[in-house]
Amino acid sequence: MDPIDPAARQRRAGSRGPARVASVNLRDVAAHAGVSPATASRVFAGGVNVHERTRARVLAAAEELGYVVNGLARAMTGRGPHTMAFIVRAMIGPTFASLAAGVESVTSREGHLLLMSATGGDSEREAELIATLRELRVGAVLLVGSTETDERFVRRAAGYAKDLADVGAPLILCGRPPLAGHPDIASVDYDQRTGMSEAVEELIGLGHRRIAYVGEPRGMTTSELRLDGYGDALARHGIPSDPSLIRVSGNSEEDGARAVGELLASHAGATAVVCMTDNIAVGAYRAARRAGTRIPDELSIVGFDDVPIVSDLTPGLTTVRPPFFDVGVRAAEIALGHSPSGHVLLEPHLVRRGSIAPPSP
Amino acid sequence: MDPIDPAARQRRAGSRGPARVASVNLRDVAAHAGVSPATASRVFAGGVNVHERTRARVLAAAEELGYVVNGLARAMTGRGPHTMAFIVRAMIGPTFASLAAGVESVTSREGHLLLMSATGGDSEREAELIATLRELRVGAVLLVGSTETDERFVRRAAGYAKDLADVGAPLILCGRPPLAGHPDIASVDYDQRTGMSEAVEELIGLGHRRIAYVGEPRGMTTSELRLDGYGDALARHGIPSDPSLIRVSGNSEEDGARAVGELLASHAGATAVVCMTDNIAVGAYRAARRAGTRIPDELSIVGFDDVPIVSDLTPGLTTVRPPFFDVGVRAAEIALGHSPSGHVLLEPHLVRRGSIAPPSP
DNA sequence: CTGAAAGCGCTTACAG
DNA sequence: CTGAAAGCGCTTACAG
Repeated sequence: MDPIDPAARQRRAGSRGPARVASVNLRDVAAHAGVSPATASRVFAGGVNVHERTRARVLAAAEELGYVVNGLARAMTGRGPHTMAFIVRAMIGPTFASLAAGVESVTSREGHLLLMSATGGDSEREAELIATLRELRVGAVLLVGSTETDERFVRRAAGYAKDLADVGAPLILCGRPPLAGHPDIASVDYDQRTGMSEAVEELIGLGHRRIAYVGEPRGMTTSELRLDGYGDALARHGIPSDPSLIRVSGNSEEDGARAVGELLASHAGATAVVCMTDNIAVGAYRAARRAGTRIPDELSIVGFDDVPIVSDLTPGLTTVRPPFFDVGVRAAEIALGHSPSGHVLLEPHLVRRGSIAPPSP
Repeated sequence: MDPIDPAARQRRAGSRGPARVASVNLRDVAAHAGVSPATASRVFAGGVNVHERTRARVLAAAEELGYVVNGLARAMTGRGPHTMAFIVRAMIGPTFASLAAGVESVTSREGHLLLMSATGGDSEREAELIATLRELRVGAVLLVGSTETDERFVRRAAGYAKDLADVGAPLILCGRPPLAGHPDIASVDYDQRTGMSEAVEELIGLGHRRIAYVGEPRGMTTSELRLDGYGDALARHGIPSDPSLIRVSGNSEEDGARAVGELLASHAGATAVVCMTDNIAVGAYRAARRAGTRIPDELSIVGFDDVPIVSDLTPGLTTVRPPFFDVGVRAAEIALGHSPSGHVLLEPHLVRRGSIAPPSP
């Protein structure tokens, strides 16, 4: 193609890569306005040091030719909006939505763009994503949600942080604690462990001693912290931990229903069940309903997350409400350099509803 | 600054615009490997037509210098990943999350990036966003969710479509019907009107004649389509529409509770209430509980959206389940040119649960 | 398979 | 206030 011929430049690019249609460029506009490209550039860049009449001529030329600044070229020289990336395992549920909304509220206020992707738990895809973001000179990366607790993940994440630092982008962990051995990597979390232990203390305060726990297996930050919080409360009150009261479950409602159903059938004598998530707690309601067990008279139930509508279950679910939106806000502020980097730990909040009561005698 | 001095290039850019740290460029790598920039470029671009030994040398040099391809520069020449933008009013609820997940499942599979933003219903912000996306040469824009039904919005959206077309990017409307008078603008929607009318028919089939409707006021596509669906069903069965049975409400649970509370207090004789959304339906449960009205014996309730957990209300909520995830998938496929542009209308699906029953005699 | 050269589109000291 | 020139970093015919 002849790159000088405007008609030739009009043609669309092939099917790969961004389309290239708006082919009128700064030089065209400058020529049409009878000024140099430098002057035209000044008009679009900031508008300083340009005579008002010149500026009007350039703007008119741009309008007439349908000129659209090429932000890619501009970004190359270090101008234009920052981009922040939000990486999550799966775009699921209110956790994702609230956290994303919190982040977005900051980026949009500052005129920046937000890139979102889900890894599906695939670490190869995760690594590719980080590589792409590096190449695109992303401004910051938020790695969101619970992650594996093993050494492999720590090494991987530390690698991401280093690679991103090479292009000047900070990595911020959200909704999970600081990375062991890497205090330099920022994190914004809510105190899941204390949140859970306070919920359990509430049950203990009501007189419960046979308190069951249903949740996902160890191996992820969230499952460990919440389970540990449960253990903390028992230990603090000298209540021995009874393995027959701890049930492993998936995080779906039906998984929860199955686990709690088995718990009830086992006659382990649980008077209360603490669920790692509201999802599982909803499953507990189902199991209780199926078994003819009354809530809260025969079984108290506690959840975690305060997802919408659990307040309208019968009875309303007592649960721990994490400040997801605020986690997003704080993380975004650190990412943009508005808050100092470091480790933020926000407080969750116990919401008391009808699903708990003293154990029946 | 002396652009030749590597130390000078090392320095970070100012606080505005993307950081510029990874200052080793293709030329540096080429020099270090003893080849021309052209050859080095070939190695990173596709790897074709490069001798295996040369290629290894270049890769080694890149590794050693910590080189990261500048995707911005590459994008300028039409290479690199596409970016798709997802614009929504607010990042709220499962609707947003499911639709986003559907879109993301496609973009990530194809190696593209997804940009998300919320307008907060502010049309100025919306316009700015489109302008920024144009400059960044976005590959496609998805405008998601219900919108105003007035002529002003039609003009605005048509303007966006035209502006985006100038840079080769299609605009796709998601979760709302085609834009009146602009059949060329693609849309992916689910049949809200029929979905609602089928739900009402279900109640009519059970013997209800005094069927109330609670929902947001006209003026938005979703509120109109759902209300029209309600009207369709009544009309089809010769049931006169009674204004005293139609209540305007906000979309929060508490708004719904208030509206349904007033309805019950008005003694308009409703035996069933159809809610524009599950949110409102949950409010209806609250109102019924407060008024001592039994569901479904004294009042049947129907919702729309099938958000999580409504199946676990007591009784489970009968509602219409829209295919949000699939709307996202189809829209993304059209955006990428994998599906022909046009108007897609998916079928929602009535989920029958315990909240409806024949009217008590 | 490889290199020199021109190009993508914009920006920015520098010198008026 | 304005322009010529060099630069950002990468790519791609063209000619070996």
